[in-house]
Amino acid sequence: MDEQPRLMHSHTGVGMAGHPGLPQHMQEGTGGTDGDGRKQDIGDILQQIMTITDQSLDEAQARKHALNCHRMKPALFNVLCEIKEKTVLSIRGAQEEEPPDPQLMRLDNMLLAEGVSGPEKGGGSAAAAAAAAASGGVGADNSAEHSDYRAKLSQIRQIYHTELEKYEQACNEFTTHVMNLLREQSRTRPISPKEIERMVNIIHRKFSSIQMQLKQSTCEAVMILRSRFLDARRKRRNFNKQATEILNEYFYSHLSNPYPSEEAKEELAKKCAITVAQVSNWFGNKRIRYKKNIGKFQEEANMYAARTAVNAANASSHGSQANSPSTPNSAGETGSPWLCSRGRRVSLHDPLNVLVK
DNA sequence: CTAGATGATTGGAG
DNA sequence: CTCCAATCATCTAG
Repeated sequence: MDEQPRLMHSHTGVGMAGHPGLPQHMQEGTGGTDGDGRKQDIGDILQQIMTITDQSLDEAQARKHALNCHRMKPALFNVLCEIKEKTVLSIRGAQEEEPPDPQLMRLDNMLLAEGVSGPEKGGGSAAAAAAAAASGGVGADNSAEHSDYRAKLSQIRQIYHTELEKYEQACNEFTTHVMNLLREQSRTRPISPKEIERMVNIIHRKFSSIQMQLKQSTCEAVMILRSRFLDARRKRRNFNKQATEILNEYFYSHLSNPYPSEEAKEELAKKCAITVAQVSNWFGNKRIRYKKNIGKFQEEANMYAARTAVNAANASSHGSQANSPSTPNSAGETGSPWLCSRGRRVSLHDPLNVLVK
């Protein structure tokens, strides 16, 4: 690969530092030549250097070679070294290290916490588990979403790592390229290791700013995924039919006091494959909605009452239909102390009374 | 698309 | 803490 003259030119402007390692010997011209001839030579060389960027690559290459072999080259090189020596002080201290970017650290921490940049497998599932726990103790019933979350997260992680690797590789390639370039240039101009180091730093800074963008967008993606997963309301699923039946069965067979104990709730939760909290929610909703509109639930009440009656009848072997609750209200005939609103007791015997509210 | 159903959340009362 | 009541946000049958 050949260096581009243009690039070399700009580097000459950017980086300047002392150059102890380069040959300092000076041939002091060619001995006895007159001053005019030397001036002429120097003028030629400078002219060639100034115009080298305007030439084609091949031309420039040839010209460069010619310059390298020029008898005045060592002298010119020495002059450059001197100039550099003088200017280096003013440049030093202009840069030097900057503190680690707090935002970058924040992003890194977050990616680590989310299991994106951490260890391969454990991190992801840990984060998913944490998310699941935060969403309010999830049962086995949404394990599908669980794995969905995990799959998406690992997808993000994979993209992240691929991109990161790509950037790193590009960065290394570019750094090598620039190093070669500088090494090549060091034949014609003084370049110190410090200068090279600074160049490398600049490159790394540029690339790490690109990496930061990658990290930022990865964080965003994770946040979106997470919030979707965590917001249970957003992904509300109706309970399956069987679960609803079990809950309704309990509700209507305990219509006079539809407040399952903690143990009962746990039992129901287990049977329905939902959480205790969901059972509580369900009963809370059911009670209030039943109370609000008993008429609407009458049919349902009768159905479940009949079913439990049949079950009871089957269990007791005698098919006595005497107490089959085929008429409305029969389920709540004992009166319902829970159906009292604002301290006022309401009798269930006349459901319409309740509807006044 | 819409109305009603339904699970979850919130704020207040006890 | 539990429960109620209102409300939100989504699901679903039509």
